[in-house]
Amino acid sequence: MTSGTWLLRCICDETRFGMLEMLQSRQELCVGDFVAAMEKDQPLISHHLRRLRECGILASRCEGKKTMYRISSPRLAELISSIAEAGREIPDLCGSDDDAADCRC
Amino acid sequence: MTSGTWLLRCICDETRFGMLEMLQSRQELCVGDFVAAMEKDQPLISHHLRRLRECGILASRCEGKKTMYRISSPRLAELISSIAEAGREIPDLCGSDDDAADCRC
DNA sequence: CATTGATATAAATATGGATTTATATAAACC
DNA sequence: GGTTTATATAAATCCATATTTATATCAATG
Repeated sequence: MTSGTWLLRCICDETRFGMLEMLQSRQELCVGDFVAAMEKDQPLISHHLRRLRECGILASRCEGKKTMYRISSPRLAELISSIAEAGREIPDLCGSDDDAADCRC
Repeated sequence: MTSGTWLLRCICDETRFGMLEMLQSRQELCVGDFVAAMEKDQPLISHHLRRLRECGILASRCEGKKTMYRISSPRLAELISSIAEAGREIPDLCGSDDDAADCRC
């Protein structure tokens, strides 16, 4: 039903995208790792992880009392890094705040 | 400030992504073209176009009483099509509704 | 110059979803 | 078994923004 943007809608959140970027360098991370690195509340992190897992973007496995999360497929990891790269290459599009708003022609 | 997700946040909307896909086949389109194709109200389309233009994703030019919109850079066009492609290649991640929600380990 | 067609803007409303706060579960360890 | 550690769940709140409704602008055209 929701054609092809579910992936984007799930990825476009600042916090979630940050978590995905963390998972590019370190293959697998537990909840506490995200909490520590991002300085956000644990329930919030768990909530975002759930969302990413329910979308199939992340996979998880239990290791003792910890839950380890990883990006579910290499294909997705590629896409994410190419998006991140594009975001870096294409500079200050939204950033300027002043000049873009006026002249519409 | 808002690190690198402004692009995604702007693209992840269903309607806007649809408009961008339209602009992949037809280089340049006017407001009326979008209104007709998407069957949405004209003010809504104009609003989304403004948002895309303010983000620098679209560029516009006036031609008589019409305003023509186009994707501002080939780099962006590439990114968008690669996202769309990935969305098609990676199947039913969010779609299944039933199996993904349970087992968290 | 009044009318029409094409688009933009503004205000009002609606809604999804992020964040917070509080609490539950579940494994390990004593 | 009770305590601690790690994570999940639920309810409440908050906020951005999509959508709607109504109106303004502005160029072409008669």
